[in-house]
Amino acid sequence: MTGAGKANVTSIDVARLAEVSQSAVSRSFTPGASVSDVTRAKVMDAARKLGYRPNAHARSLITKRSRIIGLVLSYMENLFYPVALDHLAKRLQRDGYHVLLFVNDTPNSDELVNQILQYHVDGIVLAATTLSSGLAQRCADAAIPVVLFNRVMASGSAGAVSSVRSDNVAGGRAVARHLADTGHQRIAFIAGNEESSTNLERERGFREGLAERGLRIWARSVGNYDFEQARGAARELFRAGTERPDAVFVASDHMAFAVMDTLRFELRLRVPQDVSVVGFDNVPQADWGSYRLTTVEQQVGPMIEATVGLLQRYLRDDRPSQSENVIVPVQLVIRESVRSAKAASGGKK
Amino acid sequence: MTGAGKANVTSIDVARLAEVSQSAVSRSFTPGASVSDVTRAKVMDAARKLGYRPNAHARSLITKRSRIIGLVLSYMENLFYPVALDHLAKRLQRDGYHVLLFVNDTPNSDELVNQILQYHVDGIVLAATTLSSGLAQRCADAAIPVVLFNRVMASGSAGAVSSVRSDNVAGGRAVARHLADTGHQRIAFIAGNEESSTNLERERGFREGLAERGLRIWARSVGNYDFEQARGAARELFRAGTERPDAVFVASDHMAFAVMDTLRFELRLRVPQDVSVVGFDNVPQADWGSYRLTTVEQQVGPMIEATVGLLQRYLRDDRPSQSENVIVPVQLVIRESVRSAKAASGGKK
DNA sequence: TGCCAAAGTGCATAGCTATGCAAAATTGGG
DNA sequence: CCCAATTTTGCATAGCTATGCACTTTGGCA
Repeated sequence: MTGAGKANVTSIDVARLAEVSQSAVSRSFTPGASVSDVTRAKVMDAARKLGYRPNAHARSLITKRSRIIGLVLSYMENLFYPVALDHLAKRLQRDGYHVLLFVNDTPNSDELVNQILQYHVDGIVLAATTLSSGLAQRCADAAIPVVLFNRVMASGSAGAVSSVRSDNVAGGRAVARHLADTGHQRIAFIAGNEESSTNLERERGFREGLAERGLRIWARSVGNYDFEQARGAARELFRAGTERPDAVFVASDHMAFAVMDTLRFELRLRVPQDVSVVGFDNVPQADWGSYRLTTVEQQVGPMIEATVGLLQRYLRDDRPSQSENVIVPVQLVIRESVRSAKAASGGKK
Repeated sequence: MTGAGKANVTSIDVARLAEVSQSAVSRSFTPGASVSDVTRAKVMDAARKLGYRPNAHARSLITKRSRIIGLVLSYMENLFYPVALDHLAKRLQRDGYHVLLFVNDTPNSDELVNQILQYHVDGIVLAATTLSSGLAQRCADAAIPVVLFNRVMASGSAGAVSSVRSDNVAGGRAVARHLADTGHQRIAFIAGNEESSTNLERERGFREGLAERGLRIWARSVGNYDFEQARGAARELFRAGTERPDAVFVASDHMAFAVMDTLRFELRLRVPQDVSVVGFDNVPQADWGSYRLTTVEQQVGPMIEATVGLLQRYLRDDRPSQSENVIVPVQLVIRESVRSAKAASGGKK
């Protein structure tokens, strides 16, 4: 007997049936508003009979809060992003927010932000995409808080854009120490996108860690966070006629899988006996039996928690406070893609 | 010099600066409206100076079109869904639509639909989730078109909900024929969620195909489309003391990877020499060197195209036409996880 | 019973844009 | 140069809800 209403039921219809004013209906649906229990009951009853739901557009028109968060993503193939998206959406739903998705094909996300602004989102999360400086300015003008997820602003910019990211430097350093301490000598690095902050930081930490142990990067190639390009990078590093690296640090798990497959099935090398491989992200697949990849874990849960925390602080204070950069700690997850110290073949002495 | 405007620039502000009426501003932003070129130029100029963007909420309040499509997803770990999501969002963006994401934790998606309806979405895509019957009714009442993606309605229901899915039956049949023709005798099946239409159809086709060749399912277990449960299912089928299957058809790639890993690294069986494995979906990982999984391809592109095609047809005719079920053809992708006919060990004679 | 504070209710309006309709401007043709 | 036809413009309103304000009701307390 429910939901027999016409297509568009309005609060006035409900008010009429419940024999109260439209205000009473509105207040009944506003948590914490001043309504008596009996009135609210009458309203809810009528609403159920008519199948009424408050119109989110009208509501946000007057509230100036859409309860929508815009999320910009670049690519889905690296499982890290779907997993993060999943966490984010669930977390926001708990607070009555929802995610409006924007996928950017083109390198410049400016046109995309124009589209986002039309929806008057309460906040923007930019993941896996770079932000033009003018765009940050425009968001600041519109007083929309922006959080960079897993990215950081290129350089000193005007707008107050915050960021949440892992401690990539520490992660890179931990990998370097681990590889050095397990007796590796010729350690290679396969970079992601060379301009991305993630790659820059991971590589910097890696170099620092190696330097601590009196080592440096033995060989280097670029995979651009792309599966196929990572295969090419592996071929390049291990081409015949040159002395081979005995370990490779790959800037993302997704590329690391490509590298392992190429090493094993194309170049006929054993991992970890002939070459050790380390990744970054700790996506679910890293734990799969075929890879058992030693990698650096990005803690998605805390990262998401920090992201919504920042957004909500912004929403509370209407004056967006200072830009804030949260760095989430990482952890080295040791599995079986790095040979252990005692098995070191070409070790010192 | 752009974007110096205050937080909320309205069409009236633009009208004032451009010295035209508010209507003129509105028409300038409405494709196909009646405005002279000179007026539109003045408006656009003023809009740029002020950083004006039409307010989507006000617009959809009067247009009764939000240009938002609600998408309901259950889990992200199976890469098929992120990939589909990516395609869908990109495709809709091209037409000026956007995706509002809903992740359903709870088994009852009813509360979720309440949330969706508040946003007055123009359409709903339900992927990887079951649909309560009352829910379909409510969507029909609200005159919101619903498309089931990769699912089909449980049984004869009231609302006109359409669906897009692969030809799961043909896919299952093709797998059966392929396994039979390559000389397998003891063929097992690992099911997904037993109530899901995908699983029912795949299994039915599989049984039919086996029957054609005078075979039937030798052993069966359930993995519920879950990685860990699929591992358990593999252990159950291959437990010691029983005669082992010589082939396993797994209802999804994602589970098939779990099965392969378990067979290889836990049970020390070789794939495909000791056991053949076939999956379903053809996610990117199926092509990776560690798996090289023979599987049935679900063509994401055509499926998405059909989905938006259905939605748009609904949006054009305001009277949602008949419910329509699109079935996209599938294709067996042969890689290296099935032993070839000549190598058949226990074949007849 | 009487009085005051507190709680509940209704009225009227704001929030921003699209659009029907009538008025004005433009165009084209003779 | 005038008139009819067409295009362009502005006015006024609708679309739906939240909320300040003033008013009414309730409840507590003496």
